[in-house]
Formats: sequence, structure tokens, C-alpha cells
Amino acid sequence: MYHQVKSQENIICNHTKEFQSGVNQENEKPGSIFLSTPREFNFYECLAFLDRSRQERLHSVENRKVRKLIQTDDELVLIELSNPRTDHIRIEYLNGVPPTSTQLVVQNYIGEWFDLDKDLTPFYEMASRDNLLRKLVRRHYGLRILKIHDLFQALCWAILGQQINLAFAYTLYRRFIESYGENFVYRDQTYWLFPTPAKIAGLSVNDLMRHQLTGRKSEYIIEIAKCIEQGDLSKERLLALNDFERAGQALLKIRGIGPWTANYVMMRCLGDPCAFPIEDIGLHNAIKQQLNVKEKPSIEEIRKMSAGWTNWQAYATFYLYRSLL
DNA sequence: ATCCAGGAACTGT
DNA sequence: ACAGTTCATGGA
Repeated sequence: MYHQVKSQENIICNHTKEFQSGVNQENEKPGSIFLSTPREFNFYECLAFLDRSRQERLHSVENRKVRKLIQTDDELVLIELSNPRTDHIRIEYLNGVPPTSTQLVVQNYIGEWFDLDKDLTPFYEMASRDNLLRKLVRRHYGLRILKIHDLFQALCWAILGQQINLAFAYTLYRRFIESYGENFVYRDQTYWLFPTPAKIAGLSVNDLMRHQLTGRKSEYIIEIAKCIEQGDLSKERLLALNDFERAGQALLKIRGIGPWTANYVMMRCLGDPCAFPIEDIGLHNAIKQQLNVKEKPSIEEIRKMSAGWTNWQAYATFYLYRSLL
């Protein structure tokens, strides 16, 4: 095989140019492709979040690397990401290097997954002056919001997690994926894709209730699947509103999506830095822990504490989530 | 056993 | 508009 990869051609930079330089060729091996990362980025902080549940099926973290199966329009690719040097992520294609066009899709996907385009310096500046965030941003420096690319997946994850503890939410999520998602076996390990709206739209409420979803959640998810199937709801359409405020309002009109779910999805999927799921119990617990107090803060108290977080509420929330691991 | 969990819809006033 | 109730089950 003479698929000699020259490093210069494979440094993909979908964010600020200044981060492009500095890739050393020593560690490179043919077939590896590198994605340069900003200075304010820590791969292992992100991996810690990705590795928070043993029931996770949509990626696997092992040996300081993460693997994920990605379905593009015409390819199924299994990637493994690692971080041999701090200024880039290494991408390895385990089931064969796909065509260049697919590689570009994958690189964009990873850029979105790890939120590489965001300049965190203003957030850090704000956080260094905030009593609640100061320690957190130092301890977890370089953490990014781990995004959920697929809107249907983000909505299902949020709805499944409504009003139940996180461990049980993961159980429901795993059952949902293993029951209705496609899988791909590679070297004795199974990798999963999230179920498609088409698949879920064809189910009955009873089908989902068999996996211990409540009747309500089953209805919400099936209805949303149908909505997406018919093209009435899509990430593109929400982003095309060009206004997170309006995107949030559109989400709130959907049955099963309240303020918490709308904000959660805006944070994890649509990329709204102002999204703030202020009703979130996990957020409340994280704040309680940070303040070292006995009682969880009230919504009003959180409003006051977060008064200075303008334009960065989602990042503050995510760092607080991270503190709970 | 008891309480709570990364909420939201529904019902009655 | 607002407060109280129901959904429903697992985890600690």
C-alpha cells in the first residue's frame, strides 16, 4: 500500500487559523489523520465526560481513546480518536480509510462533537471572576460541551431522562438503542447507531412501554419521530430560524418538550451558549456541592448566582455537570 | 422502607 | 395565572 499520508495535507482546521501550526510529524503513522485543536482544549477532560456511564452504547472509551461508529450519507465508518499531542486529535479509521469527501464529513462531525470551534477565552475570563466557577474552570480546563449531533437523539435522551435518576435514564437509553438501533460488529466488539426516526415512528406506545418507558414518554418520542419523519421538525429548520430564542419557542410547542428539555437540547445539540436548563436537578446538586451547603439552591437563588454568566450559561452548566463525575 | 430522580402534562381553582 | 396531582419506576 502506498497510501502515503503527508501530514500537511491532513491537518484539518475548521476553526481559527492560528491553531494550525505546530503539528509534529514524529508521531505520525501512515493512515492517521490529524485534527488540530485550540489551546483551550483538553481531550481527556472530554473523555472523562464521555466515559461517565458503563451503559453508553454510542461510543466507547478505552485506554485513553474513544471509538465511535458514524453513519454518513453513503458510508459506515468506525473511528478511533486519541490525543498523542496536545495540539491535535488523531483520527484512525478502523474499518478502512473512506473517500476524501467522507473524511471531510467525519472531520466536521468530530469538530462539532468536541465543540472545537468555540473560543473559550471570554468564558474563562468571566469564570475567573465568578465565585462558583473559578475553581471548576481551573480544575477542568479545556473541557468542552460534548455535543449530540443528531436532533432526534438529543431529544430522546432528554425525554428519557425526565424526572428519573441518571442511572435509570442510561438503562432506558441503552434498551432503546439495543432494541431499535443498527449495530456493526468489528473484531468481536459491537458498535451501535442511534435508532432512526423512521424506525421509531412505526412503533406503538406499548412497544416502548415494554422497556419501562412511561406511557407519556412513549407517546412523546413516537410523536417526535413522526414529526421528524415528515420533515416538520429538523435541526436544519431550527437553525435556519437564525435565532436561538425562536428555535427554543418552536421546541416548546412540541408535546413533551418543556423548558428543561428545550434548553438541554439547545445546549447539547443546537449549540446555543445561552441555553440554561435551570430546573435541572443535576445542576442544583452540583451547585450545592460547590458551595458546600446542605440545601439545594432555589431557582431564584440560581438566577442571582448566574447573573454574570450571560452568553455562557450552557458552558457554566456543563462544567457543573462535569464536577459531579 | 422511604425518598428522590438531569420534568411535563393535566386538572381544578 | 397558579398550585396541586399524576405519571411510573429504579436507585441509593
